[in-house]
Amino acid sequence: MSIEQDIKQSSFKSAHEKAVVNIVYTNNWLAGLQMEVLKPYDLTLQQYNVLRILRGHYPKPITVIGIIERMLDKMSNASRLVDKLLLKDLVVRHECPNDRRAVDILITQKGLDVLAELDSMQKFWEEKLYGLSEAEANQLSDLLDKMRKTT
Amino acid sequence: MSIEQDIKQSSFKSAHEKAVVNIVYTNNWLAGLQMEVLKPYDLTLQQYNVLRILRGHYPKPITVIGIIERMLDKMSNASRLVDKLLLKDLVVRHECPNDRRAVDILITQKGLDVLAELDSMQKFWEEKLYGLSEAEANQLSDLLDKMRKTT
DNA sequence: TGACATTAAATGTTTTTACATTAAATTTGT
DNA sequence: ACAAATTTAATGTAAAAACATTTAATGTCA
Repeated sequence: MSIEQDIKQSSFKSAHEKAVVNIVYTNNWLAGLQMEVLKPYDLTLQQYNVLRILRGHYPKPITVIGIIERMLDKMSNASRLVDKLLLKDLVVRHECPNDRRAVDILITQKGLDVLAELDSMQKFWEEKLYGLSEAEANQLSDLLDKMRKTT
Repeated sequence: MSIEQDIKQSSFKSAHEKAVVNIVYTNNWLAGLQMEVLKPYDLTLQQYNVLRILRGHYPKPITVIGIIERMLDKMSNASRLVDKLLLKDLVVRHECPNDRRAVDILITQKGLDVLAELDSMQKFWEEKLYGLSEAEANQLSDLLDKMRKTT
């Protein structure tokens, strides 16, 4: 559905305002699709993202700080997200040998298996559902990058 | 900062995946900017959005359902958002004359004043901070629209 | 070395979200 | 008209987010 229809607003003050609203709207749309896929696995979006970060480093572990640095939302509580993943046996945690303050987190085989299952569904809505060509997807990324350039 | 730098990931599996991550990232970036502006006014993003919806209908009131229909995030609890705005005297609430189930919500002069103040700051980061031309902003909206077209 | 600052992670607390349920008013169908 | 279904809003609730504080380990440097 178009934004205008969905939020019952027919005009925006500027192209920029419309783009901003469209980004927020599209983000919500994307989150909805992803959560639908994740729900049966009892994973939240944030937990899923942490899992993917851990897989990105497998078989090397990564500290909580390392996770935060790679998270899109830096404000969320990585410690507690890891707690939740621990309860599901998707990660293991042990003291970092060279810095006893830090904690090494490693994704388990079970975690990798869950992600592997999710990959196929992820692919489904990332490739099939999209009306964008690859070139257009790149163009979209470039525009977003440019939007964030403040100087 | 570029996404790659900020989340310390140098490659994406596909242009689509990168675009998705970029949307989420940009959305967080936008929310951060907005919240910075809203914080001194003790308003959350959602409350701010509800206020703007109410202004959009001023001087006509609008019901809670009407608010929900116009919100980007349909899942959030409009009743409680209105409660919060009531506490700050930014809106008033009274029974809808032609349907006693419904409740008419109207933005107050104080609410309008707050929004007017926020408008100028909003404008600041919507126009000055952006590296995008108007044409590019439109192009961005079009690409997002196209991305959401599933059929 | 030893005081002080910094870093890493966990924990506490309040607010917000997501979702279900409830309660009252209205609409529908017979 | 009246029972059943639907709509509207509020409320209950468990979980999560936002943000500050705490605890322990490490780093800095006079």
